[in-house]
Amino acid sequence: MDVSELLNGLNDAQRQAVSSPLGHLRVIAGAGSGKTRVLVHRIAWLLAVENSSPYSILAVTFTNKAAGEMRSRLEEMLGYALSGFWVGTFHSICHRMLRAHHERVNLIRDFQILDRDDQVRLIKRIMKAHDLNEDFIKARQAVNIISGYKEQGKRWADLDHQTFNPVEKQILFLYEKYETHCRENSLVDFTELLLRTVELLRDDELIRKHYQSRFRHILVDEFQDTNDIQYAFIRLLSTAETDLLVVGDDDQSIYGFRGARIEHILDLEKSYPQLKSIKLEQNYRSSGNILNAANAVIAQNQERLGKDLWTEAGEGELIEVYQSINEYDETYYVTERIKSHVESGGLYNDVAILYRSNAQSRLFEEALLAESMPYRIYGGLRFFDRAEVKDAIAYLRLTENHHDDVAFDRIVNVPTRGIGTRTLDVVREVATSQQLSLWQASEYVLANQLLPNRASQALGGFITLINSLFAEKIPLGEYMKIVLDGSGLINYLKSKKVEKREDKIENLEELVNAATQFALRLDEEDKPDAVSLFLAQAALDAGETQASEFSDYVQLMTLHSAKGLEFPQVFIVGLEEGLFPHSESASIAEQLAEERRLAYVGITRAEKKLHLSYSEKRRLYGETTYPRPSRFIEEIPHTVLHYARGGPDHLRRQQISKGRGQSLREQTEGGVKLGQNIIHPKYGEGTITAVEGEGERQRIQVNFVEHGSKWLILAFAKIEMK
DNA sequence: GACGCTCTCATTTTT
DNA sequence: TGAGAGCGTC
Repeated sequence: MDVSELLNGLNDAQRQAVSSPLGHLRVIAGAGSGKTRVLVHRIAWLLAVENSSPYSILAVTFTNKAAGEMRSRLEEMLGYALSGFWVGTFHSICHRMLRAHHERVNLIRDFQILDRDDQVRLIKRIMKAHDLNEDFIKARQAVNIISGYKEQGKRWADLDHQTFNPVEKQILFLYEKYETHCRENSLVDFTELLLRTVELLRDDELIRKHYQSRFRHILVDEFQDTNDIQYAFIRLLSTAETDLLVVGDDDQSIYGFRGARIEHILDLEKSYPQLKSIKLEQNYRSSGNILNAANAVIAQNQERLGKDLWTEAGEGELIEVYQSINEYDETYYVTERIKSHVESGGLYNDVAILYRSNAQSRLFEEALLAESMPYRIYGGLRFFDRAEVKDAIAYLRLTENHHDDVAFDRIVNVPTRGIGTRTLDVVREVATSQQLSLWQASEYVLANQLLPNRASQALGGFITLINSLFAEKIPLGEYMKIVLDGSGLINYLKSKKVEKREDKIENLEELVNAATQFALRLDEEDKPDAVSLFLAQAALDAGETQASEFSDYVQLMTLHSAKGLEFPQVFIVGLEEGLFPHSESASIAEQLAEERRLAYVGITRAEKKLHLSYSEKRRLYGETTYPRPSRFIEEIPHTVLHYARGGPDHLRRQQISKGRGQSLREQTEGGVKLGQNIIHPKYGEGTITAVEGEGERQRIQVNFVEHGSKWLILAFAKIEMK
């Protein structure tokens, strides 16, 4: 490959990063500054210029998507597929290491991975077995706290046990039971993958040295999101001789709540005194006004490495701000703007609606639906998280390992086969008292005839079923199909009036498909492990929520999930104190700083046009609130803003809302009637053809003489003057 | 085992 | 307000 090709088309800073001498390098990559490009070019540089072997390179990301993208962009650039090169998420890399050294860490080779849901179920079971209720602590909270300890590298034995606080006591108790259960059954949760690997590298000098000498080059993406245990992992793998490149943006650190520590990137030189640092500040995504807004907002934060984004593109359009009357009016504003965007030839696909919390999506969904605009909400359940898929996977798990209690618990009575709580209580009782797996306990219960006849039959039937599903040496796809047919899951769905049952059946068929595809992609040496590798992948990569990029729809998502994406038109909605910044975060300086970084992330998603909106009035948890506009709007220089409605001037705000609402309100006073004629300020004359909803949710369909049929939101008309 | 009632609770989430 | 969990009833 031609070396000049590696540097052509890069700016100075990017070029410096790509061609930097081997050593410890931190690249602070602002939003839209070509971060992935630098990573990919750097790896190509290592291969072509430094003559490094792919085998000596480790690239770590946070998501499977990012890992996949890195590999495919690299291979596209090189023109061939790389083997021996490790690129993956922290979790998948640790999984790989643990599998390779499973005996050393006391795991069976095909150890199972517990996801969040499995963990909660397990904790619930432990609580039940010990007659604990959720008064002190909810199972879900307990899981969070235990995971938090693990993220800090703290085992049960490392904790302070001198506590009289009943909540803490209970957590300690649960942690111990949970840890024991996982250890005895070779179960590993997400954090455990990291923790166990870190302990392995820490305690086993031989293995540590092996990886240290193998991975001469380590690259880490999104470094600002590393938590303590991930940081420890990188620290253990990299020595003074390692060529370490970390890429990240301290201003985009938005995952503090799940253990990410921004200090890892801020204070990296404390661990690596030779550290060099390069900033990428030229932005290739957004127009000048948008960058000005982003720079101004983030400048309010202390504790930054400090950078300012700039662009060679012009100022672009002003940022449009809309102060809505209420939350329905806000959706009206957004859909109207989208409508005109599309009418002037734009795509729905250009548009993203970003909000702070998921609950906000509902109203936008309703509005888009009413307007027949195509949309897609991100962040719903992923493929492998869907209940029916997890059920099917649980069959596979239990078939592979009869002592997988989590799987057993999940499907013993799915589809229903007459194994009720009473039967299970007996089984669990035996399992607890005799220290048996649920499977063994079932066998014991059956052998000793501890159950009434009918229950015995049902339980026996289940055991026989699972035994009969065990099949060796048939292709994974077919195996999956046998499991689905044999388990009766598909028939069960077909026979019932389950909601969205067509989708569910389709998902199960897709699962067979996924299994088949997975097996086809496996290397020859991995084929014997197809089932367990498939199970691992199902746990570690929950599958895309994203549909094909060829369809055209408005995209709705939280600000968090928008990170890394870009859109020509962005709406950030609900910019109100209490919502964004969220009330839970507003009073703690650190958390407020993180909210501000989130605003920065949101603003920098926009390429051409950014819309910001907030509402004068909003119903929240069943109560009417009159929030103040978000401080983040005030932090943006007024010169880049254009108020479509409202504004910093309160008087003006009132006048506009009065003027705008009155005509419709006057016309609809005393109730709305079908057939009634009205005059709309924008659409002119029309006749009401349908009325829907009540109060502020009331909507009318009007057939306009010149513009045809439209839905209007009547809340618009009901302005209460304060 | 399905249904309906009451109660509780309310960010952000990848692996 | 409204979603989801838990509980009691048929």
